[in-house]
Amino acid sequence: MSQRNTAVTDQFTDDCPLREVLALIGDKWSAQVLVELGEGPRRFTQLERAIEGISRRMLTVSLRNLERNGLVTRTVYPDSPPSVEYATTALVEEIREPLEALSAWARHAGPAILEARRAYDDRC
Amino acid sequence: MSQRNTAVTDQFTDDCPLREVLALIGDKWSAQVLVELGEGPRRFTQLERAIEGISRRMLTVSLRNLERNGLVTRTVYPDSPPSVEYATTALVEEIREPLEALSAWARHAGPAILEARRAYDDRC
DNA sequence: CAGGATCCTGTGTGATACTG
DNA sequence: CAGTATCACACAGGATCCTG
Repeated sequence: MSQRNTAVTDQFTDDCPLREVLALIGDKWSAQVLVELGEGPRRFTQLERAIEGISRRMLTVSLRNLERNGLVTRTVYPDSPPSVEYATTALVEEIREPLEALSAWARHAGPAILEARRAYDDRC
Repeated sequence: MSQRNTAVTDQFTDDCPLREVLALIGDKWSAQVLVELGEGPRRFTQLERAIEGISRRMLTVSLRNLERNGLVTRTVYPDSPPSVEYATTALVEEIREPLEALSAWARHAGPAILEARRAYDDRC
């Protein structure tokens, strides 16, 4: 009861900043949520359909964490049926570039990594 | 026995490249290992001392994963006592910049994130 | 539509002890 | 020094059912 949301570490006093970032978006889904929201504001079900394989529960959890850390805003429109819109905050804009650099690297380095993996597995 | 090392996903066919990167270095220690090795080649015990809180086991596991994915090389010098040197590969050079950008962001955005967290926790 | 509440499982991680 | 082996556990994540 009321145990706080600990899906993400509560501390931000780590000495390794990189680990702090990973504590924020390093889980299985948060990064993808941010990517999708980067295209523009989305509703819950839109996100659910866009992100292949995510469960309702994990989408909720991820969004809550992102919201709690100020990376995503949640806007409720009191319609019926209910309508909720999620969007990224300015904070996220500042990491869009490095994040896309990592994506690009993944695409470009993918083959080399697979090759390294094969080589390693062969030797062992 | 001989079940392959699955601390990191075996697939690199994911549709979200960002998630692939996180599958490589998104765990608790790998990023810090890379950061430390970024300073130059290190020996096992050097890493163990430099990375606060890491256990021998997790250092081994992380290094093995990084090695398997071609991000780190392992060189054994047949001395007595044994001596092993770890170093990053060229692959890692290409993500040093975006990684450092994320670190910088963590330092700079840290206060805002803490503030957002406080605000969120207050409301709930 | 947009969740919340439960239950359950895999695995990532840590503590400890042992070895070439 | 640089690991391996074993146990033990918390927790992220999935499945399912329920609600305003």
